[in-house]
Amino acid sequence: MGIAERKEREKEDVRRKILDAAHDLFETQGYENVTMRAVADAIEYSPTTIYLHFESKDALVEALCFEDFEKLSSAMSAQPLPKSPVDRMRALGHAYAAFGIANPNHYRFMFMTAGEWKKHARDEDTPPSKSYAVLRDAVEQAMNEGYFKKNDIDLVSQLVWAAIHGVVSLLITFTPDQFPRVAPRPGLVEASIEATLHGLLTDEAKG
Amino acid sequence: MGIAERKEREKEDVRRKILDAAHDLFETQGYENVTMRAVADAIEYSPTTIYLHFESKDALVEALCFEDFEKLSSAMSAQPLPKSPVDRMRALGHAYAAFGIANPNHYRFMFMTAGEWKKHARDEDTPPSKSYAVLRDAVEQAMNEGYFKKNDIDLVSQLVWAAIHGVVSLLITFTPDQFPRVAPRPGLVEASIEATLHGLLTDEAKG
DNA sequence: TGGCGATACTTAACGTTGTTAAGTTCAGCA
DNA sequence: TGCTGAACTTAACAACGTTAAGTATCGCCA
Repeated sequence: MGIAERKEREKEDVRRKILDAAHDLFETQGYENVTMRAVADAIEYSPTTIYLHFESKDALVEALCFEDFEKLSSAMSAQPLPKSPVDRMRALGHAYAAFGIANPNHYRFMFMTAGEWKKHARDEDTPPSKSYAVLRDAVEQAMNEGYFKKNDIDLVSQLVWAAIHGVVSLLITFTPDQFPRVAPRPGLVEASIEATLHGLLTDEAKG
Repeated sequence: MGIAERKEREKEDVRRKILDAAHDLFETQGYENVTMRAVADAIEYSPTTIYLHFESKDALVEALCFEDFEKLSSAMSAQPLPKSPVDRMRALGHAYAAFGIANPNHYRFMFMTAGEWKKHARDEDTPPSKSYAVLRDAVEQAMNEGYFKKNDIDLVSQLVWAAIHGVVSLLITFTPDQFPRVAPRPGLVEASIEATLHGLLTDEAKG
């Protein structure tokens, strides 16, 4: 049955084309400026064709988003892992921030919009959950090895996440020429990571 | 010339009606679900009338947004100011978080969307700049009185802002049923404030 | 008092959006 | 050879922000 498989493959190709085109447009134009027609134009199909592969614009964006979460997970995992849990947290923070700053439009959609897709993201093996797990594991390790004060692991994970997310989201929302009164300070990412860690570290770990 | 003044007043009344209706719709429906036609319906005028008072939907939202920044400034200033700069920072953080959680849809627009209006927000006496100034002043005081380690005032202000903003924005973006893997932890706001402060405090201040 | 001009407001429309109903074309099986 | 079903398009829908063109009404000046 080579025919069915070829058809399957062709269908998958179109799907990929859609996703790739949407990804690029998304990145360059921003979410709310990308239209189904623009995506269709980019792949040289009619707009209707997209609906043969995705239920709706939201569904398309959800798929795109899940792929981004996978990239985020890789970005946070791929680096040579520092031995010290604290250095590992540091590296995680930097990787996360770099990802957000490099892909502001995707970041915006992943973390800064309501979106129906988040209801599907709860399950344990969805890409968003896996991304969270990377952070959580690092926190757990730091806590187990006595570097962080004992506390609810999820509370601390969310605390760390919130801190770095706050920096990234401000940076990509307020560009230097529009920040209220003063431009974002350089070194904000590093300073935030250090401040957060120092707030969480045990006294012994600070040394 | 009482007539001209009455007309002025009437015009202002309609403007207020538009703003109030938009504010309410905004709050209950969320930004992207509020249409000019819906606002027009709510005030029982035709959609076109809104354009006699506001150049565009963006301009209307900008006006709304500036009013919200004023409310935020009041919320952060109005409380009985604690003497200790550290307690003052704490109070500021709580007021800020409470505002965001109580008005998620406005918060979203104020701090989490791109929006043309931010370009007009740079000047020193715009409401957004004033809100930032409230925070900055508190940081400056804490630093002057030796509670915070000496550092760039704006860097520290933005650090603090980012930390609490991160918490608020995650809380209003990910509701309990859709948070990746685990629901937001209660006490996250408090924990974040404390962690941030402990990261910034001088050793003497912690003592 | 009656007509004039400006102001407030509406109706109807334009172009764009996401989405869908109704074809059309064509490859692969009988 | 003719048929089925999948892939794809054309044309349209309703809703959106916005605007051009028109109407009514109020206050002024003769």
